Parts: sequence; structure tokens; C-alpha cells
Amino acid sequence: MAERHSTLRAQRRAQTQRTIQAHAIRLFTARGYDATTMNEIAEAAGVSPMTLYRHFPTKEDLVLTDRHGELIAEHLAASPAEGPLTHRIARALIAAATALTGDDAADDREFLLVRLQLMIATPALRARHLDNQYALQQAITSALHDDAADSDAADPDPADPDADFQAQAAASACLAALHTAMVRWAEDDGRSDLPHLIGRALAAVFGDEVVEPAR
Amino acid sequence: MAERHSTLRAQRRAQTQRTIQAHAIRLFTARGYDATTMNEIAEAAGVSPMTLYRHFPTKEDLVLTDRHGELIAEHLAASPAEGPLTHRIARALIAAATALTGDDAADDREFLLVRLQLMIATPALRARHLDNQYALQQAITSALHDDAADSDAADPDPADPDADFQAQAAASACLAALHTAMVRWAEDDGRSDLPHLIGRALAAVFGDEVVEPAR
DNA sequence: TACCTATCTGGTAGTGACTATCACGGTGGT
DNA sequence: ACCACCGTGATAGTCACTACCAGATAGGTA
Repeated sequence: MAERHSTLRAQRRAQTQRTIQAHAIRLFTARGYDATTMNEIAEAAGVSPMTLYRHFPTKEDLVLTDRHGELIAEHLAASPAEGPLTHRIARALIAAATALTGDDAADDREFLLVRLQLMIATPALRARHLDNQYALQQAITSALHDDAADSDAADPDPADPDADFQAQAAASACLAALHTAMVRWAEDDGRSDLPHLIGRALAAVFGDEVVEPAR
Repeated sequence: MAERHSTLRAQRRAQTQRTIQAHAIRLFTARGYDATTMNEIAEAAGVSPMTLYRHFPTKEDLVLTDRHGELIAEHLAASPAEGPLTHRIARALIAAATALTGDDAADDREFLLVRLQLMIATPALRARHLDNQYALQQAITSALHDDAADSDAADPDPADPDADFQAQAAASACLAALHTAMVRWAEDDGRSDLPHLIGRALAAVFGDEVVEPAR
């Protein structure tokens, strides 16, 4: 079957990616990001530099490859479309963080923590990560835009560009608060509760009406 | 005099920097940022690649070199320390934007516009710019921190880390709104009023109590 | 005027991330 | 047993950026 075929291939591919990434992050934390060359990573992982570039097109992807954006988008789509935009986004961010750092994801949490600490300490990674967050902001606002267009399909949106602009500002502020919380969490070595930190950061921006995540 | 000496040198230096930067941005807008090499810029500006690197340590600095951060910090220090943090930062951002895009700065405004459009369109520049904004957020919060320590020198700050965290979240949200406004302004080809856009973006985040700039 | 020193400038030879192109080998399906 | 395809690999090259060194020039001084 073509399906079993591609799933097997995909599994092997995912496995080698995990191996490469583990070696890369181990070397980055030991020697520093800039002081580690791609050739050294390839050698440590037992592959050729070519293969390394096939799996991770850039050096930054070795640290920043994750599916947080998709996770947030899923939570955003699954949550009820009620309340102000900022509250909807806040709920999605807190829910995604809960899923990523809950007690049943200790390995993921540790992995996330190390990568965040690398990201904070390395200018190139910090910059790329902030640009990823910017792309995520655009994805969120366009998803919300489509949402609104679906529910009021007959409404020709008279003040639409203004609403778009306001939604972009609100979403980018939410993600800025998220980033502040993640940095603080990483600086605490993950000892504090990330969802709670995100809630407090959002409360500092929007006021105290932001709710705690629904269990 | 040593002063006149260094002033003359500094003037010549600033002049060559302006020349190099003008050629660079002309080439970037004509051919694209990535498609323009540093050697081509050096040749167009009539200097050697070495001199180019002495004046602009990285290719990104050819577009992103500005003193906006200092400008905002000055407005922040000069403005009265009254009202919530977010309002103080908002006033400083709007005042700085007014100074940069006012009618008596048409050249600067045009130059700023072209560079912003390059920044938006080029991933590497976008990422660096967002990291610069992050550094600016840290500068703002540490300046506000010192401010508070000066005024209540006798107060040993019982809840200080929490206040720091909230100030960071608030400042990063302000800068996120600023970025949203700048992007919109650049997409409008500078036809709209940047200080007004910033005020609207901040109002979308914090509510409508943000004031218009004092003339 | 002659000297001296700091700064500006330029060339050479590298390092390292990343790409294009070609070729080989093993795996999956007919 | 054959074929097609995907993953892997080597080679050579581009480009941003960095020492290291040498010459020119402009400011201040004896």
C-alpha cells in the first residue's frame, strides 16, 4: 500500500530528525550556538552535512522547529467564538501552554525549556523566533477574519480595514505578553507555572478580567 | 582643539555613511535585499568592501541603523512620571513618531518609509528589527525601574519582581502596537498619519483612554 | 616647518552557512 | 527479477563576515 509505504518512510524520517536535533541541542548548550558548526553537528549525528541540510534547511531550524503555531491555531478554532478577541486569543494561548507543559508532558517540557533558554541567549535565534511570532500573529488575525466573514456572510463589512487593524494590534499585544511570560518562565528554569505566568502577563496588559484556563 | 578635530572627523564619517547607505538602499529597492551583494554596494558607493564593513558591521545595519530607540527613551525621560506605565510609554511613542514624521521632516519621513517597506518585505530585516524592538523594551523597563528606585529610594520594593514582570509585559505590548501601526503606515505608503495610527493601535490594545499627543 | 600619532582605508586569506548539480544505494511495488 | 523513487552523499561554488597586516592621510606638537 502506498499509505503504509509513506508512513514507514515518515517514521524513519522523523526518527533521524529527532536524533539530529538532540545532538545539535546538546552541542549548542555545551559549546554555544555560534561556536558549533553544522559540520560538527553532522559528524556527531553520524550523517553527512548534506543530509543535515535536507532535514533542517537552516541552522536556526535545529532549535526553533516546533508546532506551537499549529497548536495555538487549533485551540483558537476549537474554542467558542464569544467574548472580545483578546480573551479568545488569551484562552487559546493558555490552553496551548497547558498542553505543552502539563504533568503528562515532562519530556516535552524539559526539551522546550532548553530550547527557550538557547533562544533567549542567542541573538540570531531570538530574532528568528520573534519573526515566527509575527507570522503567527498574521495567521491568527486572518483566521479570525475568515471566522467573522463566515458567521456574517451577508454583512459587507463597512468598517473592515479598521477592524483588521485593531485585531492585528490586539493579537500582536497578546503574543508580546506570551513572549514575556515564556522568557520569565525560562529564566526561572521552568520552576513556575507557564500558563499562570501567561495569564498574569495578559492581565498586566489588558486588565484583570482575563480568566484562568478552564480545566 | 581636540573637539574641533573630532567634530570634523565625525562629520566626514557621517557624510560617507550617508553616501554608502543611500546607495545601499537604492540598490536594495531596485534589485531586492538578498539579490544585492555587499561588494556591489561597495562598488556603487566608491569604497572598498573593507570600508563598508567598518561603517556598517552587518548588511542589516545598512537598513536598520537609526536612533529611534534613543529618541523614544528621551521622550520617556522628559515626560512627566504620572499616570499608568502604559500611558507614559504611549505618550513617548506618539511624541517620537510625531517628531519623525512631522511636516518639518519630509526627507526623514520618506527615508523612514522606504526602509520600513524594505524591513517588512525582507525576512532577515524583519527578524533583526523585531529583536531591536525587544532590546528597546528591555531598555524602557530598566529605565522605568531606575526611575521608580530614584523616587522611592527608601522603599525596599517588597513586590518588585512582580512589578518588573508586569512592566515588561506592558512595554512589550506597547511596542507590539507600535509595530502594527508602523507596518500599516508603510503599507499605506505613508499617506496616513503615523502618530494617529499608533494611538489607534494602542487604543485597540488598552482601551480608548489613551490620549492624543499634546501639540 | 618638520615630526608623530591616531584614524581611515585597502588587500589577502581565511571561516562558515548555504546552494546547485550530479551520482550512488537501498527500499517498495509490479 | 525489474523499475522507480526516495534518501543520501560528494564536489564545487557564492556570499556574509573576520582576522591580520600595510599604506595613506589628517591633526596636533616641538
